[in-house]
Amino acid sequence: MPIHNADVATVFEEVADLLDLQGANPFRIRAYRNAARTLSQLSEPVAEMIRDGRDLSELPDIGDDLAEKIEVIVQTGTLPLLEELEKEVDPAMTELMDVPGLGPSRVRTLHDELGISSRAELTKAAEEGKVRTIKGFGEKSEQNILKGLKDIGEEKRWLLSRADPVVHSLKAYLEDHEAVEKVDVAGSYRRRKETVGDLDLLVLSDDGVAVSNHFVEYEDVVDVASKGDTRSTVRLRSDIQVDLRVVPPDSYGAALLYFTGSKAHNVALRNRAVNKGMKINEYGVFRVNGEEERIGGETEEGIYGLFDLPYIVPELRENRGELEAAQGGHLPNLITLDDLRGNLHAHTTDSDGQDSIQAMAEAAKERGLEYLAITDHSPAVAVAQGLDSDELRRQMDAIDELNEMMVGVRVLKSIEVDIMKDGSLDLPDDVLDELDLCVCSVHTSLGLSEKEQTERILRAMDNPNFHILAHPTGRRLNQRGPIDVDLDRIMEAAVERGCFLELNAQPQRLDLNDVYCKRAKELGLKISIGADAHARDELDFLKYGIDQARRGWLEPGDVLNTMSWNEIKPLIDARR
DNA sequence: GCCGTTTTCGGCCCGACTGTTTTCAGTCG
Repeated sequence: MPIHNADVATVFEEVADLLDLQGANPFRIRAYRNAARTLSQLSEPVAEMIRDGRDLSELPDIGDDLAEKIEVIVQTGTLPLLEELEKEVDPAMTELMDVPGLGPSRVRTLHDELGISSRAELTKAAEEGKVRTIKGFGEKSEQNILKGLKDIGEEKRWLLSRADPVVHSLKAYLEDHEAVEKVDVAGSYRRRKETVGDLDLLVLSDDGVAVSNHFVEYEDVVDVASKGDTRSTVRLRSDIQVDLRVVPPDSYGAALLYFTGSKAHNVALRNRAVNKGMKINEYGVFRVNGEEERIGGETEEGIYGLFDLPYIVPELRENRGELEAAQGGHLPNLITLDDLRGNLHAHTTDSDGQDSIQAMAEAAKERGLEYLAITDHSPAVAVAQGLDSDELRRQMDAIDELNEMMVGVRVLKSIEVDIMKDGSLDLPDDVLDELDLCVCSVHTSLGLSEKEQTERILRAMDNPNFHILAHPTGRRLNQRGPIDVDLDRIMEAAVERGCFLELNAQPQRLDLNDVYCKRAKELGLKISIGADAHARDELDFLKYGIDQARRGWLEPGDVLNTMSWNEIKPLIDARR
């Protein structure tokens, strides 16, 4: 079984958790966590790097020791150190560290004093009032633990699309206050991550007390977790946590940078500061020789400038090479929504969409798109009333008629054809041949082994009517994980055969993810950003696709549908 | 355990807030 980067990262995270519980050297623990992060964000598979004889210790935060441990994990699937640690520390205890308010120290105390090593045991002890008897814990801690235990079961990250309306109304409410000069939403929201865990609001104001008071009085606030002059935290009725920071003008840029993150980006930037005899925190940038001298902090641009770096957009701030790229002057010229010239994934009332072909085409035209592929389902998706050959041919005729009538947008004849379990396509080749292009996807047999799933898709790709692989991993955020598939093999095969992969822009899919988008770019594989719209307004999902594409370093030239149809058509025909 | 254009040893980001203290440890981001 191939070992993926994520598998190695998981082993290192488990090691770090167990070392944490042992009270080991915190820097050693951090080293394992840093390495896990490097691995989970690395776009190239380490197994492949090992096979190619590459030196893993050249990766950031990987030294000789961890490079060797990675090789062991790739070869054996496990690590002797982890097995040792699991004998010394009850691994069940790690689940206690996820309880808000509990870190390794307090978990250890709970274990040593009350013999607690699971959430169930902790719940029981807290309910019986035993936790408050331990030194360092009190009644309040006990209540918070019970609350944390309750919340943890319901913890979900929010889709970006669900956070958007919440952000807009809260922002408007804050901006309405006279002491507020400016409001920015920082954090993963600003980095346009596919999901956000909480919202980080930054307010420019000289009156922190007034702003904080106004903030906690917002009508949707149901719980005030903390409240101070510069920082407050609340929970909204919709169960999202909002952190507010009030910042004066001269440190606004520093605060925006700091609270936008990512943490990894900030740490990397800070290390650069230290090496240059400077210090950077949320208040500004300081020169530290003898006494501190403030040298910047008003704007993000100014701060990057102090490190001789150009401005780095929030979407890239993940410490995945953006600082090095900025330094070398080769930051990507990221794609924007305006670069898209068409959309190659849309449904109509002919299958499970809500609008007619014409309505969808007009909506595409209104959004400035030059072409729109109609990709209704094939028969295998019975619940969606997928089209059989005859129905598809009738739809093709309707599209021909529409194209004669409509000006300014071209409707393409297409299909979202199912990839069957055996790797065949769900419609015969003679009808697929008549289409402008085919979008292919997996909707069934999601539970196949990685080998079976990969070979199934590769077999489908052998068909010359296979052009775009839609939502390649099938994941649904907060609902189900990706199918087991060797995407690296799929992507390499797609490059060889002249196929493309989709970045499905539905907010709950956003599939491919950012890391694989970057991998595709490195392989020279073009991505189609597809709205997968089931209604007119869902063409606006494209903006979420663009967000994800930018996080994946994609430039206009990396994306198929920044090309005109006349440029794309020969690429499709070359397969046939 | 990683890292280095002042270092191969001795650093490792750091400040706000809470709860339990009575000057601070732990957690969080």
